[in-house]
This record gives sequence, C-alpha cells and structure tokens, in this order.
Amino acid sequence: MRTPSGEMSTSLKKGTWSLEEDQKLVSYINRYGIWNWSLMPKYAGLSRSGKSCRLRWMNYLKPNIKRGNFSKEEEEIILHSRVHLGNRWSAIATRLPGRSDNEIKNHWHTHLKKRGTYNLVHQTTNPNDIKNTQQRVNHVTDNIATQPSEAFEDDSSSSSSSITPSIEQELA
DNA sequence: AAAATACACAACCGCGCGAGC
DNA sequence: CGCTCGCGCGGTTGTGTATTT
Repeated sequence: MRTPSGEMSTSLKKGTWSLEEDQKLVSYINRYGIWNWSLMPKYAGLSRSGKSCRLRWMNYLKPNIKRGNFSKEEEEIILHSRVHLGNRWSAIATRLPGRSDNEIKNHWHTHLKKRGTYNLVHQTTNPNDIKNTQQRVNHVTDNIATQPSEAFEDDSSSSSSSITPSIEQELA
C-alpha cells in the first residue's frame, strides 16, 4: 500500500464530524477553493485526512447537495440505472443532481436492495401511474444508453483548478 | 421501563486509474 | 518507460436512533 505523502501518521481524528470541523472546512474551501485534499486539512486547522475531508465535502457540505428523503422518481432512476450500469454509483449519481454516490449507495443497501428487482417499485402504484412512470424511466434509460456519462455539469471542477501553490506560500 | 434487536446513515479502508515527473 | 502521487470509487464497518420484546 501507498502512504499518501501529505497525510502521514500524525494522530488523525476519525469518526463523526463536529459542527466546528464542518465550519472550518467550509469556510476554508469558500475562501481558497479546493487545491489539494492531502494538504488542505492542515491549513484549514483540521486533524483529518484529506480523504475524510473530501468525503465530507462531497457528501454533505458541498453546495446544492440535497438532503432527506428520496422521491419515488429518484428511486426509480436509481433502480433502473443500476440495471444498466451495475454498482457504478458515481455514474448513477450523475443522473441525480444533488445526490452523492455515497448517499445513493446507502439508500440502495438500506431501502431498494430489499425490493430485489426494478419491477417491484411499482407495486403500490395505480396502473396510470405505472404507465407514466414507465415512460419517464424509458426516457432516462435511453439517455443512459446513448450518452456515456458526462451528463450533468459539476461545478466542483470550476473551483479546483487555479488557486494552487500561492496559497501554500501565503499560509506557510 | 429496560434490554435486545433492527434499521438508517455516516465514515473508513483498500484499490485502481490517470497525470506528472 | 517506470515510478510516485493524488483523486475517486465501491465495499465494508461503525455509530446513533427507532422499534420490538
């Protein structure tokens, strides 16, 4: 195994994030952007690994992240996408703006897995709903089949590019 | 009311890939 | 061309909460 250079074994904190840690990470990224996950936590005053920070940001702190219940339509998209894409959660996540791959994966394991197959999602809906839903799902599936997976624009990339080494100097 | 169990969500770990040197 | 590094992904585990006994 490799040992990431930026995050050596300096007693990194693990477990649930506190509000204070969230605030530190958010305010740092808002100010300086994302330039290097391995080094950022140090400058942000966090005793966390870069991986941990990245996960926290991607899944909960990033703007536009949707929290809370999945809609029926979102579940349908997940179920149907999984049939076509398998367990490629990140690819499935591109079909659901505002949802992270981790959240979708969790939702699958806790809710949707039990249903077994895509078809069972319809078990409580009336015939008309089923028809309409099937049309929507077919539309989504067609898109999946035709366009690889660039689908939704991701604004995270815009912030990660330009801000790099000068920050390190500024903060050192 | 307390203990046991099930459930849902948050976070970690290991690995592979691509870019840069 | 091989090596190192950082990032992202998917699987798995940990933890808190709700429900049942």
